[in-house]
Amino acid sequence: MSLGERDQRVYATVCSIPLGRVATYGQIATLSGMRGMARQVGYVLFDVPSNSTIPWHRVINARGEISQRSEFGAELGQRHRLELEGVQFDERGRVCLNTFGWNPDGDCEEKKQTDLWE
DNA sequence: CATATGACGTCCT
DNA sequence: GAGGACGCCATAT
Repeated sequence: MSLGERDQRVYATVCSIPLGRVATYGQIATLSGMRGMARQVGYVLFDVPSNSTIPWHRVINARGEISQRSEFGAELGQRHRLELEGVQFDERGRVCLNTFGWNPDGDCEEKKQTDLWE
């Protein structure tokens, strides 16, 4: 089984998400050179095994929620992984993208913002 | 080739 | 904010 170039790009982008940060599917799509194809990103991640070195758990949907999968309870595992990295969830089970969202360009500035805020 | 489906996103009520 | 319509496109049947 050979991996397509599209999958490689997505893997590379996902792997560049910093620890304790999350990115949306659309964001991954754009950064991988396939804007508007968020759905395809989800499809690619579907084939990634949960024990993979790829930080697939840092990818969530645009609403800051963990997308529901076919497998029951899989979302809980993803949430657990993120919490171990310091990502906080609100009472409704959502992540504040404004705080934990990954900004590839001005990640440092955004980090300063959160430091000042805390 | 026509349809259905899905780890999504945006826009409109 | 919730819910629905539509868009997008690779895969499966």
